[in-house]
Amino acid sequence: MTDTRLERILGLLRAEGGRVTSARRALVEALLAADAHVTAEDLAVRVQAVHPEVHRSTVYRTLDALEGLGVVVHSHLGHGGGVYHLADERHQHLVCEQCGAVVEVPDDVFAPLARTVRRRYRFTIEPGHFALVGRCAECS
Amino acid sequence: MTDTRLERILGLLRAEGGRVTSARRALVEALLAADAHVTAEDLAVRVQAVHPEVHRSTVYRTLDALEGLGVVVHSHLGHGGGVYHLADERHQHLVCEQCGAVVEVPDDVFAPLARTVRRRYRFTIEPGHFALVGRCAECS
DNA sequence: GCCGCTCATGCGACACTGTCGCATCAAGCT
DNA sequence: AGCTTGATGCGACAGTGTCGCATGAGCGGC
Repeated sequence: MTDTRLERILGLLRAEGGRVTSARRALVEALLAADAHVTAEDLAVRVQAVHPEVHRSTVYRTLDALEGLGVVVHSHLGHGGGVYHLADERHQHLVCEQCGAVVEVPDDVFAPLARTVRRRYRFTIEPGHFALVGRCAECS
Repeated sequence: MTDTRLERILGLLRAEGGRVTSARRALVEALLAADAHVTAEDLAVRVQAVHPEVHRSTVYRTLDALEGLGVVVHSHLGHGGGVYHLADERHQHLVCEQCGAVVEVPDDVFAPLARTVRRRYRFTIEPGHFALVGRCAECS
């Protein structure tokens, strides 16, 4: 199950003229194993648990490559540090500025806003990159 | 005009037990003179043009103080670097991921979204901190 | 199964943004 | 004018991400 996802992603890399190395395989495995919202440094640690020789910069470069393929997406939940997740789990983020809780919200909640903005400003929102800040149920 | 705004802000600082120094005065002047969306480093340069001895860290600390007073607000338009603007020019930002153009949008465009999110997720959006990414009219 | 081309890697150095501790200074109250 | 206390300048540091370079390894072709 996860294996086929793994192979599909690695196949995508190969199909684009990229190469599948042990570092990349380990990184994708870490991505699949992790729940959403892992930082690059986080992933580096997980990968290094298995392959200690893998360098930070390799993680960043591989994540870039995967993002170029549309396999992963990164977003910013707060100050400093982006977080990565697989692109097929696309969603928006609400972050509580008080307790830091992250609420995931399906894209379609933003559809009306997207329509309004497109109509009024001829601007096409590509949501998901930045979180919306606010207060969660407990903190407000 | 701008002078009264300057004095009002400096007065606020004093009223909260803060002190009005030449560095602070210069920083607020720079803020008032600048059009919106200046970075901290940007402000540092502008201030140092008049008072070269003012240190980077003073700029950050003063901006923090002003933000605590509700005088300024900072937001993130993209990767790296926040931008500051006066709080009375509150608005949302749409940033074109292609050309970097920034479109300012009044808060009330977000009101329906805020209602939906509050109703469905009991989450109160405090918008403005992060920009919405997308494509502007020219680039789409 | 080997070769060679080219991409990926490890490494260190660097850039950028922001924070902190500390000794010193000066704003503003009295 | 003096004193208290907040602000400053300075340098060091942390976190995040990028880059150049020499080396190593994947994979397509034979």
